[in-house]
Amino acid sequence: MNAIVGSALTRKLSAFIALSDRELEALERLHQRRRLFPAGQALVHQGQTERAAYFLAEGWVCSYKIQPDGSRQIVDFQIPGDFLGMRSVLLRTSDHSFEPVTEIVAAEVLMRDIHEMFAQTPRLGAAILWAASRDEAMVVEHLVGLGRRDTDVRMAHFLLELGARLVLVGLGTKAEYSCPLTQHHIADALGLSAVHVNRVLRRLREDGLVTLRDGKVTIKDYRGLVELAVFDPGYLDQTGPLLN
Amino acid sequence: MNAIVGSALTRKLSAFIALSDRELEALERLHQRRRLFPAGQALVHQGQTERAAYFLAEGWVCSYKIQPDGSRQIVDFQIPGDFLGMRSVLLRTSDHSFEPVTEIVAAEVLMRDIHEMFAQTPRLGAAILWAASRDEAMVVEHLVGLGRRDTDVRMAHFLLELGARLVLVGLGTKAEYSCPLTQHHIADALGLSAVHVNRVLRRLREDGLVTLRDGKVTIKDYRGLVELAVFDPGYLDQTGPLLN
DNA sequence: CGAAACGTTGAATGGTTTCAACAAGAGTGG
DNA sequence: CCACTCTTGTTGAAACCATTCAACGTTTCG
Repeated sequence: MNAIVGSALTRKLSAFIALSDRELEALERLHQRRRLFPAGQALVHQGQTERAAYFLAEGWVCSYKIQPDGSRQIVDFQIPGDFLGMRSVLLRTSDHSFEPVTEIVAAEVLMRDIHEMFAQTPRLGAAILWAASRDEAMVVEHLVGLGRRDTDVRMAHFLLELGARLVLVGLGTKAEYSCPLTQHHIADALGLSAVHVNRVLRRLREDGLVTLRDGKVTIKDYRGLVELAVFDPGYLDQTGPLLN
Repeated sequence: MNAIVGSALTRKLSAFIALSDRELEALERLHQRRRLFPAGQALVHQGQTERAAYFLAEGWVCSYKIQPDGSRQIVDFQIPGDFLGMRSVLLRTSDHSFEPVTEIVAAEVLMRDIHEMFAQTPRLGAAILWAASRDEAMVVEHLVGLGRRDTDVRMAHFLLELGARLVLVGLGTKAEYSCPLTQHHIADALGLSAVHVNRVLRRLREDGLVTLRDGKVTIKDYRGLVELAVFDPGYLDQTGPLLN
């Protein structure tokens, strides 16, 4: 059971270093204190001072900021194997909120656990640092998309990146993956209106590139979609120098 | 001379912890190996594998990504006291490029220097971690602006944030600061065309809020601008919990 | 002096939002 | 079980905002 819950993170890190038994054990230890959270109820509220960080074991989460006018900007989605609120451990207050998109299973992580891990299994610590660094690179990529990619390219890039991340943790293939996001979620992530997301998806569908229906993304023409998005997955599967 | 060059970073960190003589010395040591770079010539090229990080001592820099279609998205500006390319030390390749906006003075930082600092002056290491964390929060704020703020608000927010950062290192006041950015730089940062930046600036000027002329930003109505931007500087001057 | 970079303004074009209406499915309570 | 509501997805039309294209003024610099 533990092995199943930890598997997303294990699989992700295994793509970069071969994990020893000792490191696998340490990973499992990180997945103690698991909790179940219902969909839709915010995990950490913007401005909250309590320090909590989690590893996401199952389900999808989005991290977002609410604007004074009520509109929402989703900064990133978290899928199994990802961290939640790493920064709120460092800074006193969390600067954004987390909301489970689906029901989730998350394991609380304390400052102490992190210290322990770095002391006892430094290679594992380095691998996790690498993953955190990759997350930051994704935020930058997202920013670039919002500023300088037109909507079709933006959407194509988004769906491809999500797919690549899911493949990395064994939750999808190049051809399809299940995706619990509503068009409204996607709109809030891509900086569009929900109506326009619908139209963009229709265009991509009519061009035979990709469909999103009934919670499932089906990539009909991978090459074509990559070409449209000018998608370079380099920033997702780079080997970290710390691991040499 | 050393004291002058190091002063921006010193001033920034002093806002959060009282620096001991020993820590001040360590800071100066970090500013050895200073180099002068001319304006306009890229420091680190996208995709470059060489690892180099710098502390910016004088001048302005922008970090950006070039799109395949040639358009540019500026991710952030660096001002004296900021880091350059922290992530390219962690990841093997740099995922974006740096270009000096003005002539700059930057001090090369090696992995070894970082390790030494954490070992010998851990409080200083923590303070620098805090600053890095703040930079990340700014990137997120920037992302939110691109996705969900209309152009006037975006511009107002941008000018206020820049001002607040400059005040922190002693390079400006609430009323004015000098700013070497062209309207083209601002356009590439805010995801707009240079023409539209010009129009937005005209509107803000005509509303008596702020002017940008001859490399100088003059805030005529601070309260009004803050109100328009709904600017909350909280994410800029938070005390880090690591420092207690 | 000519070229190049920066700033400024107008007019036309086009992409996105907003408003509105409707369809389909899930969940709820009478 | 069936209205009822709520969420999600879908489409059309009008309004709006930002871009593009174009032209011109200014300053700087070789």
